Formats: sequence, C-alpha cells, structure tokens
Amino acid sequence: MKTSGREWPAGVKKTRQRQAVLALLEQAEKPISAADIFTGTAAAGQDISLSTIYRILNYMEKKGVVAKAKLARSESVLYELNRFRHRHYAVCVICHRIISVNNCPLENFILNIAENDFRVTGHNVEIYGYCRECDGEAGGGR
Amino acid sequence: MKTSGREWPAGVKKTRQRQAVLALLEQAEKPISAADIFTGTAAAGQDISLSTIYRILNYMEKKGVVAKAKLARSESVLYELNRFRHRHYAVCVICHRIISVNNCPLENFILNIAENDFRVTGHNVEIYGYCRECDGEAGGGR
DNA sequence: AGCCAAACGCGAATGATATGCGTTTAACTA
DNA sequence: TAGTTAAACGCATATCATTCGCGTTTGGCT
Repeated sequence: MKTSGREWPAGVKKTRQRQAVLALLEQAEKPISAADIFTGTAAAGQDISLSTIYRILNYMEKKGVVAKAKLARSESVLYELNRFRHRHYAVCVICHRIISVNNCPLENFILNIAENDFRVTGHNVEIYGYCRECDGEAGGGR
Repeated sequence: MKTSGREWPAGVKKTRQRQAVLALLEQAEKPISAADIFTGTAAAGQDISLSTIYRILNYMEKKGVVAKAKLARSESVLYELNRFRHRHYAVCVICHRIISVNNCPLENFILNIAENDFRVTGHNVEIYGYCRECDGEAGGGR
C-alpha cells in the first residue's frame, strides 16, 4: 500500500527502474520472480527491460536490500525485500500458493549445531503440503 | 558402502544406465547434480548421455526413489536417494561444503502450522554459514 | 547547464534442463 | 532360446531462465 515510507538505500543511484522494482517488491507480501516483476512494473506503466530487472535484483541482493529464495517447486528464482533475516514458507504442492510462516522453529536448534562444526549465519525453511483451498481436491488420500 | 542391499523399485525396467545412476546415488552421502552423475558414472566406466541422466532422475523422482534438492547457493538442482522423508543441510557459504543435519527441529513446529491453513506433507531446511575449515578465513567479522 | 560514471535497452550468449526421433534393449512369450 | 514390442536410450536440437557486450541514456554532482 504505502510505497513511500522506506528510505532509499545509501550509495544507490535512484533510477526510475529501481524505484519501480522496489515499489513492487514492497507491495508484494510473497516472494516473486523476475518475470512477475517485469509484468508487474509494466502493468504499473513502467516498461523495464528484463535484463535490467535481473541486474537490479542482483545489485540489490549484494546491497542486502533484496533476498533470493530458491524453492524446490518453483522453476525460477524468487525475490523479496530482505525484511527479515531468514525466511520460512509453506508451499502448496497443488496450486503453488506460498503461505508465510512467521515464527521460527529453528532458533534453539541453530544454537545446537553452532556448537559443533559450523558457524551459522542464516537459514531457510521450506514446508510443503496442501493449502486450505486445495486440500480435499487431492482426495485426502496421500 | 554396500551397493547391493537395495531392492530394485517395482515396475521399473532395469537398465544398465539406471543401475549406474542409482548405484552412484547410493554411494553419495550428499546430494549431487546431474553433471556429477554424468562424470561419476563415466568414471565408473559407464557412459550415459546427459539427457538420459535427466530422464532417469525425473522418472525416479516421480517413482519416489529420488528426491530433488534446490539449494539457494547452488546453481543446479541436486539429487539424492529418497532415504529420508525430509532433508536438512548446513551449507558453507565459502566452500559450499554440505554438512548433513540429522535430527529434525521441525517436528513439533509442523504440528503447529498443520492445525491452521495447511496440511503438511514434507519440508526442507537449509542452514548456511561457515564450516570449521572455512571459519576464520572470513575474519570472523560480521 | 555540462560532465561522466553508472544504468539502461537491446540483442545475442550461456548454461541447465527438456524433447523429437530414429535406434537399441529389457522383459515377456512361444 | 529366438522373436516381439513397448519402453529406454543417444544424439542433436530446442527451450527457458538468466547473463553479458556494447552503444545510448541519465542521475548526481559541479
């Protein structure tokens, strides 16, 4: 809804294209693909070449503004604003709807493995199954 | 270790190529890519075309024999035997070494979200950070 | 207003994965 | 054990997401 409340990242040139991409990501409450951004910005009256979109996304990822999500059941890579330091999704295996999972079950667990051979800096949890709409269509019979 | 103890999946034609691919996946204790399988089987004296490898992997995935893993930091899709119903990895952000995580922190959590809008059938957890070898190289900073 | 590195757009390249089609082979049968 | 046939294979080619080269445009600064 509000596209203005956010400060522009420091040291980042403010172009029409970058503003449109970030504005779209701000509205999106789910991770979206580069192609989604292409059509979404076009629908908002901003024609941006696909290569520019990819460049913006990669650049913003390096700047820490955007986060990449590579879900097992999605063809292409998805992007979202890096609002949270880690991400959890529930992905419907039928309609591929993505449902956000807010609290993090891993906090304690992370401490656990950190004591061993690994210093943990981030994590990514993907859960799949049937969303309310699709459940039942599958016959419930697994 | 043992490459023989496993039964051949029912209703699956037993070809030289399929045997080689599954044998390689059995030895691998980490998920591997189609290209890894290509070179691995070649090294074992089995020349298999890359398209056949992809066909075998897709087919075996449909049969439930093989599981796909799409890690955020790996270019290509990885495959492993579907020994476990869910998977957890710790991936080093420097050397990309993959460390297996055995116990599952999500069991209770899953019950939680299942009560809401989602019937859970599987999940996938990826943890990243620095493995023992690479930690320190990064300066410990950040 | 003018400069210039950084961004952009286009089109072409890349790399992983998939597919069409003619050839080979596993599994079944006589 | 040889014959039959649908399924699997190999090769070449296609596809699709993503990246890159290069000439043109533009935001931020003076």
